[in-house]
Amino acid sequence: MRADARRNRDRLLVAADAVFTERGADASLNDVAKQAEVGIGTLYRHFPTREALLGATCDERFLTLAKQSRERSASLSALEALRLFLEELVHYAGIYQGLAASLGVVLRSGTEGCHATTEEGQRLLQAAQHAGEVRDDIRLDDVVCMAMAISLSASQDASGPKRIPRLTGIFIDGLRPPRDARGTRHR
Amino acid sequence: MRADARRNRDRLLVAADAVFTERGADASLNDVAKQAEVGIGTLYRHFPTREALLGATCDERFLTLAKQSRERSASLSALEALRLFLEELVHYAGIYQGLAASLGVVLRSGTEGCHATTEEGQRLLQAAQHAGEVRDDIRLDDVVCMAMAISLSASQDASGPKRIPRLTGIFIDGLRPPRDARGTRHR
DNA sequence: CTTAAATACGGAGCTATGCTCCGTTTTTCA
DNA sequence: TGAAAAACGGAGCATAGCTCCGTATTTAAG
Repeated sequence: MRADARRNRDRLLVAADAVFTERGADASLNDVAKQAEVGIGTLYRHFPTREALLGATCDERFLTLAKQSRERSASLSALEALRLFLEELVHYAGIYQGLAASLGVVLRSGTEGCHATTEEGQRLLQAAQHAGEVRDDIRLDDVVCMAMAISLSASQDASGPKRIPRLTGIFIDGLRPPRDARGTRHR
Repeated sequence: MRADARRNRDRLLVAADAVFTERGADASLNDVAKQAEVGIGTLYRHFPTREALLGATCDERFLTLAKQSRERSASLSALEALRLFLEELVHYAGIYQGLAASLGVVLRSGTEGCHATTEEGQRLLQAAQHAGEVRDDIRLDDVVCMAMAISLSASQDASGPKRIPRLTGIFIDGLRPPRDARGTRHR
């Protein structure tokens, strides 16, 4: 990769993060290019779609998420580790206003961090299921869907952020095996 | 209301439903006006925002949802009634591609049907809480966000639609009071 | 049947954004 | 050092949102 290309890519990521933080994930990409002091053509050459740019700006963060989760999970119950993972996922889904709605797509954008986070989630889920703490029919998509719901809910009003831990707990609780020997509802 | 105004309003609603059905909730409003054979100014005079138009086109449907829910809930447990309500809400969030993302705003658009659906949701939630089948700290907003998340998640991959009933069940299950009240497993 | 006020209509036009395309510039390396 | 390869920049076209105001239609009073 040519030196100027690398430099511009980095500038774009910094600018994109700033602009998305200030104006949300739907902000104008022209503004991003302007803030990076780069032509709009350069932006599109590096990041063909908005999701690609979003995925790239979140890449480091998702790498961190995965790494920290891996480190702490050794000393926690499988369910508690999954709960913390979900809570962090909700947190990252709220980094940019409007990011939550496309969390699923972004996580599939293929960057290293997104991949690491997906892997880690898969690992935690399977561990919890193996320990009998989560029902066998739950899939990672379901957990991601929960993160979306919680993040959306939290972004609706001012008191939202405070409710995140509580909502997270509630949903995780819903993943546990049926309390009656014979399942109560959904099979 | 002047006769021509009423006529144009009706034409707009018919056209909007057709266009949104074909091209999703983000379709061009110019197209809607064109299909209704009405000036774009007329569209905006009747419906100042996209959400207002969406709310109006969904009005009848939401009226139906509320009515049917009211009718059947008498013969169901409070939790089961709430579960069916959520499942229907997810269904209606999917009638136009992309509607789910603004479901919360649309429900607050003030039309009769949106109001009726909101009321019905509130009623079901309170009933379930009064019966001790749902935690007291859950709000209708949380349920609406679940619908949004489930619908969004379902529309993001091919296997989505099949997962709707299961996801609905999982989320509703999470709303039940903690089992800690009667002997828990851990934590 | 006027006729004037009230109401509604229409669409030109301005702004904003997405995205492409290609002439110019910078970098690389033999 | 010089030419090929790579990257840059931003003009420019397409599309959409939304406003504004001159014109047309409806209503109802006389």
